[in-house]
Amino acid sequence: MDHNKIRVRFAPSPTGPLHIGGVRTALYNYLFAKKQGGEIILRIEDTDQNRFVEGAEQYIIDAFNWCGIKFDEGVVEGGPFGPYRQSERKGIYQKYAFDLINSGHAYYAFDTGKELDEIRKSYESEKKTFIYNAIERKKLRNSLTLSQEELQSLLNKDTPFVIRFKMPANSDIILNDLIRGEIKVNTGVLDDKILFKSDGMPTYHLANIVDDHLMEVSHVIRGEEWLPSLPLHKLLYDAFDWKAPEFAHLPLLLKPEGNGKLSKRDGDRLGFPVFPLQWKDPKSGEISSGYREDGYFPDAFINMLALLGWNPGDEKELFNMDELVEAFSMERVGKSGSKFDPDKARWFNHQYLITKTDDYLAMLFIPILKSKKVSNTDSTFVATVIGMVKERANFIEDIWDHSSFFFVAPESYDPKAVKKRWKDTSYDEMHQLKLVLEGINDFTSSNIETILKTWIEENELGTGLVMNAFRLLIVGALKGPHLFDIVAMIGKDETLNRIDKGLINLGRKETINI
RNA sequence: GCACCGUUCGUCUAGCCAGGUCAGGACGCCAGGUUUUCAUCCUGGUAACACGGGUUCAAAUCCCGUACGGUGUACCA
Repeated sequence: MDHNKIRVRFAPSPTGPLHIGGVRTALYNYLFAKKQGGEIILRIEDTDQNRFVEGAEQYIIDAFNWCGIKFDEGVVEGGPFGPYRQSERKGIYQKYAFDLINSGHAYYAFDTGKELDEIRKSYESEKKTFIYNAIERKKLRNSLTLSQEELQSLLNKDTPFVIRFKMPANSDIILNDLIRGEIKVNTGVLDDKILFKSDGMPTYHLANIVDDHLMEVSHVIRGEEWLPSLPLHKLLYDAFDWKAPEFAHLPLLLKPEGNGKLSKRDGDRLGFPVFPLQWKDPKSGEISSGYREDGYFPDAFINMLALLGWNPGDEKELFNMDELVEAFSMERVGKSGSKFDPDKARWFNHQYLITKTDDYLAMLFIPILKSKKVSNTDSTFVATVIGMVKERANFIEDIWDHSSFFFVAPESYDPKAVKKRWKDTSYDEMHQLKLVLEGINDFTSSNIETILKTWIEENELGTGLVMNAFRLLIVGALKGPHLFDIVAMIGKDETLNRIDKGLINLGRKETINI
């Protein structure tokens, strides 16, 4: 094995859907590894049986498939360091916990959760904080205070126990973080963390260190919420006499209100999705929206996420995955948490939408047309329409609002537009315009334009008046692309029909107003 | 409470490490232009170094303090 190889991991616990902060952490891991020709592992940290959520692991896998983050090893791909699910590695951890006891770095503790709760409460009532540390451990029931015989007897009777780390009483330790630099902490403020639970499972701290070591992880890139645990983790590597990996603690994604980190529980209440994919809670049945279902392109989503906390140092903002890999560096990851900006997310999606081919967009749009019961879903026709309107859309769904009149005649006429543009003379002018249109055989945009403009000039009609009234009949509102392009697309018969229909609906202005 | 981390336009950020720039860009917003319409697009504008002290000829940049925010402080991860 090449010990200089870059190996990173993303290690979520399957307690629900992954939120965008988690996706970003995985993304930075991926970019960091790929930039340096390294590998990325997906490891599932399911040591807490109580918090297991049905479907969460599959959700995580689906989410990464959708957004294009590919793992080299993990629960799906397998690999030489498996299994990659901690519940399946259960047998591994116990040995290491006992090694720590034997080397004097850990000890048995027999205090029950209930006992500890009571101690905490009584301390609290005296306005003191209880921490299970070098001082307090001397007063409690553990292998440090018990005699050899008492200890043996408790163990023989299968008394439940946990294994705690024996935190040094008072020593300064220097830690290094790739993003934050040097951090100094005194162990006196730290507690004797539980490494191994009474249910026979390791806690995060133990499992994490053991697995990262066994899987030859070179860089641990994780959220800032882990920074306070870094001293413990460093001490654990030292206790095992293992070489510790490099650490990088990423700034958190914050709630837009500016208090607290983004969490799974934020669901839909923020006004934008916090999950990559839609999620249905298996217990409550509650549905939370996802970026995929909201119409975001995966590459836009990734681009947007990458720029939230990292920047290339120049003014380039649009990156595909390959470009991100090429440009990424940990030095350019920021230190402070960032709030998500839904407007900017929409802008990113717009940028990606306009670069997609018309044919590709048509493929995505046709199902929407079918759901609207549109009869003409010919892909060439749809693609042409999309080419005319995509500049104005942020999402595929938006295209309908910008193009419905290519597919169906207006059901109603925008009242404001009617009031403003349907003048006294409009009825007669449109009636005459229809007669002119009827005479055109070469019904192409440019030909219609030439003929109508000539007709307008010869009859000394106002271009604006005629065109706006005409647009009203065809589109139903004062919006949309070049009008001659629209009528050429919908064809002569449909155009004439819409004029007839409009003349009936709108009538002469006098008859409306009086 | 204690520990650690952080703080540049409303938001994402450049600049800080190696002090000297009208503190730059993007989103948003506003105005003008283009368009027979709407949108796009183009041009312009708006708006920030948390505060106080120190070092220095010179501080967003280095040092100290304060405030504010965040994370952690579970037999959760």
